[in-house]
Amino acid sequence: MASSRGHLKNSSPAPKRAYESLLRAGTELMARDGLDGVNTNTIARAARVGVGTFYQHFGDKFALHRAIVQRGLEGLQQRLAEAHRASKERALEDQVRAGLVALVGFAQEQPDLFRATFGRSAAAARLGLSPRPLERRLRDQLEQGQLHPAVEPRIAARAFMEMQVRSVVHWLEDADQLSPKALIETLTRLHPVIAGKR
Amino acid sequence: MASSRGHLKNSSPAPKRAYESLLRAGTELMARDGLDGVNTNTIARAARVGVGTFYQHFGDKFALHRAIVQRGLEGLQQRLAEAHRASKERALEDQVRAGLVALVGFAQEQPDLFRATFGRSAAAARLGLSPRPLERRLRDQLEQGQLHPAVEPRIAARAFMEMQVRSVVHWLEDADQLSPKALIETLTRLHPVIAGKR
Amino acid sequence: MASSRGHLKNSSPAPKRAYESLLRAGTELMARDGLDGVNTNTIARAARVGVGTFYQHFGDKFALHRAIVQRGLEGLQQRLAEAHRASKERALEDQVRAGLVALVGFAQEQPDLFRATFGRSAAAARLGLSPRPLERRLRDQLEQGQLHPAVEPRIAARAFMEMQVRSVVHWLEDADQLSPKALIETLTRLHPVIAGKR
Amino acid sequence: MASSRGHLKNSSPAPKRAYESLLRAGTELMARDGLDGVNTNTIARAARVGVGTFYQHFGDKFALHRAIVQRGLEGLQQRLAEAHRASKERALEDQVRAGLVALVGFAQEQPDLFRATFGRSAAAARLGLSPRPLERRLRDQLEQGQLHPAVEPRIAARAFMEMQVRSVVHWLEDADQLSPKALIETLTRLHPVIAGKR
DNA sequence: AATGAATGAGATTTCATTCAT
DNA sequence: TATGAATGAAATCTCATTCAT
Repeated sequence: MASSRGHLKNSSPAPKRAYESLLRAGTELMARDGLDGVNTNTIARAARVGVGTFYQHFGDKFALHRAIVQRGLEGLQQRLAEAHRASKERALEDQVRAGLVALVGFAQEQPDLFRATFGRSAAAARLGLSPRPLERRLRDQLEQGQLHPAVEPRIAARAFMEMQVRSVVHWLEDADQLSPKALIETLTRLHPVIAGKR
Repeated sequence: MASSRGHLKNSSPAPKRAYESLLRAGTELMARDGLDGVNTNTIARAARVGVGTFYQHFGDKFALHRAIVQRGLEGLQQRLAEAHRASKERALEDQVRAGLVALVGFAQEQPDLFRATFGRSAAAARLGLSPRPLERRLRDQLEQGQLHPAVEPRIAARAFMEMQVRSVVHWLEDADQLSPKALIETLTRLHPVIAGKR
Repeated sequence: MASSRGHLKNSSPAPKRAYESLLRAGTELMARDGLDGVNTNTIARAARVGVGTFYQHFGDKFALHRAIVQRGLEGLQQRLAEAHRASKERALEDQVRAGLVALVGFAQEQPDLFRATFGRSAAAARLGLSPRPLERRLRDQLEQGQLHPAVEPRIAARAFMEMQVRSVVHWLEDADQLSPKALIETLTRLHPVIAGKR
Repeated sequence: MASSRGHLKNSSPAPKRAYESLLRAGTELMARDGLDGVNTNTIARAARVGVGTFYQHFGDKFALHRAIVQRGLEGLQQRLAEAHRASKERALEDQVRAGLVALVGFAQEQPDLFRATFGRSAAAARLGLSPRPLERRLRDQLEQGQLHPAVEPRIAARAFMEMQVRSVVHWLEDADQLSPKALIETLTRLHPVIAGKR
C-alpha cells in the first residue's frame, strides 16, 4: 500500500484517500458478503473512516456498489479489448482463448473486485458486459452455415456470458482451485463459437 | 382448496392452511423480488395471515426460502429422474434433450417456484442440484476418449449446471420470450457432453 | 407422590391430570429459569398438554406461579407447625433447630418446589412466610432483657427470614453441597434468637 | 458554525451525553420495576434518547444492567475498602460496624443505584461482591477457637452477604423507614463474626 | 472535508391469549 | 374438557441517514 509519506504534502490535486479507502473496503466486504450482506457503517469502519465520510462520497450503499462494478468493468473491458485487438487475425479458437486468458487473468489479479462485480448480485453484470457482440458473431456464423442451426444466438450468447463469469467466480471461491489453464481450456471448448460448430 | 371436512377421514394430520398460504405467497414474492427484497411482514400480509403465524411455521425468512427451494428441487428432481429413466437407452443427444425438456417443462408449469429457487439467490441451487452426476459422466466420456481432453469435468459440470438453470430463469423473465423449443435445442447443443465431443 | 393407581378408574371426582401435570412442569421450569424465564407455551409443552388446556386451569402464568407458591407454602407451613408443636417445651435452641430441620427437610424432599417458591422471584416469599411471629418473639425477648438492646425486632426478623430461605436455595443450587447438618447448625447459630442473646 | 476548536480542551474524549442519560434512566427504572419489568423502549424514552441510541451504547437490556451493577459495585467496594482501612486496627465489632456504616451510607446516597444493583435480580450481586473475604475471616476465627465450631464458614459468609444486602434493600423500600442507626446496629449484632462468637 | 453520536422507521421476533373444533 | 393453529400487540434489534461540530 504505497502511501506518499516522505513528501512535504500530497502532490496530486485531490488525493481522495477516503474515497479510495472506501472503495477498497467496500470491494473486500462485498466480495465476501454480497451487496445485501454489508452495511454502510461496517464499510466505513473497515475503511477507517467516519460514517459521515461515506455519505460525502457516495449517495448510498448502491452508489458505492455501482462505482465498484464500474471500476471492475472498466478494467476488464480494457483487457478484453486488448486481447481482441491482439488476436483478431488469428484462428477462431485462439481468439476465444485470448478472451478467456484476459478474463481469468483479471480475476486472478483482482479477485475481490471480480467477485464484488460478478458475485452474488449477478444483476451487476448486466450493467456493462453486454452479450450483444457475441450474439452478433454467432448470428454471422449461423448465416454462414458454420454454426449448428438449432443454436439460437440470443440465448446462446447470454447463456455463455453468464456461464463464463460465474465459472470464474466459482473457481475463485473454490478451496482446491484447479489451474487457470484448466479453467481457460475448458471454457474455450464450451464456448458456443467452438462448441456449436457443425 | 376444497375444505373436505365431513368426510370419513382427514387426509392429513393437520390442515395447515396457513403453511401452504405462506409457502405460496413466499414463492410469489421471492420470485419477483428475491430473498433480500422481501420481509416477513409483507409475506404474512400477502398470505393473509398474522405475522406470528409466519414464525409458528418458519424460524425466519431463510427457513421459508429453504422450504421453497426444497419443494422446488423435489419436484424438479422427480421429473429429471423420470426423464432419465425414460431415455437412458437412447442416443446421448436424446438423453440430454430429454433432461432439458423436463427442466424447461417444470419451469413453465411453475415459473414462480423456479425463479424463487434458482433466481437471484443462486446459492440456493447448491442445496440440491449437484453437479456430481454430470461430472461423473464427463469423466467417463473423457476416459473413453469421447471428450476433448482439455475439458476438465469438474469445471465443465458446474459451469453447465449454472448455465442451464440461469438460462431458464432469464428465459422466464424475458419479455419477448423465444419458444421453449429454441431454448431446449440451444442448450442441448451447448451441453458439454455434446459440445465437448471430439 | 402416592397416586391412586391400581383402581379401574380414577376414584376422585375430578382427577385433573392436566392440572397436576401443569403444576409439576411449571414447578420444574420455574425452579430452573425463574418466573420471567418461562412462557406458557413452554410449560404446556413440557406438561404434554395443549396450550389451551393451560388457560382452562390457570388464568395466566402468574396464577400458575401463585398456585405453586401456595402449594409450597402450605407444605412448608404444615411442617413448621408440626416442628413447633413438637419442640415448644424444649430449650430455645432446640426450637430454632427444629424449625430449621423442618425447613431443610422440606427443601431436600421437594427441591424444585422450594426453588420455584423462594428462588429468583423472592417476592413470592412475602405471600406467605410472614416475619411477624419471629418479630413478636424477638420483641418479647427484648422486653425480658434476653436480647441485645440494639437489635431492632422488625429488621432482624425480616433479615433472618430472607437469609434462611435464600441460604437454603443457594445450598440446593450449590454443586458441591455441604451436609444438611452443617447448614442447619450454621443457621441455628446465626438465628437472632440465639445470636442476639446478650 | 463557529468551529469551536482552539478552546482550552475537551474534558473527555467523547461527550456521551446519551450514555450517561441511559445509565441514569435505566438505574431509576430498574430500581423501581426490576430488570424484567422494563424494556428498552421505555428506558430510551425516559432517557430522552432514540431507541437506536440505546443499542449504540448497550448490546441489550442486560448489558445496561451489567453496566449499572458494575458502577454500583465499584462505588461500593471503594467505600468498603476505605472503611476497612480506617478501622482495621480497632476492635472486631467496630470493624463490622464500620463496614455496615459504609454500606448503608452508600445505599442512602444512591438508593436507586443500590436497588438496581441488589434488588429483585439478586443474581447480580454475585458479579462482584464476593463472600470469600468474609469466609476467610470466619475460617481464621474458627481455627483460633473464637467461633462456635458448628458454624460453617462458607454457608455463614454467603448467608450474611445476602442478608446484609437484602436487608438494606428492604429498608430502602420500607415506607416507614427506621433509622439507619437501627439498621446498622441490628446487622452488626447479627453478623456471624459477632453473633457466632463462642 | 471529515467525523461519529444520534436518530427513527421499519424489520425481526416473542408470547400471552383466543377460538373453532 | 382438551386442543393447537392462529393472532397481533409489544418487545427487540438493525441500519441508512442526518447533523452539529
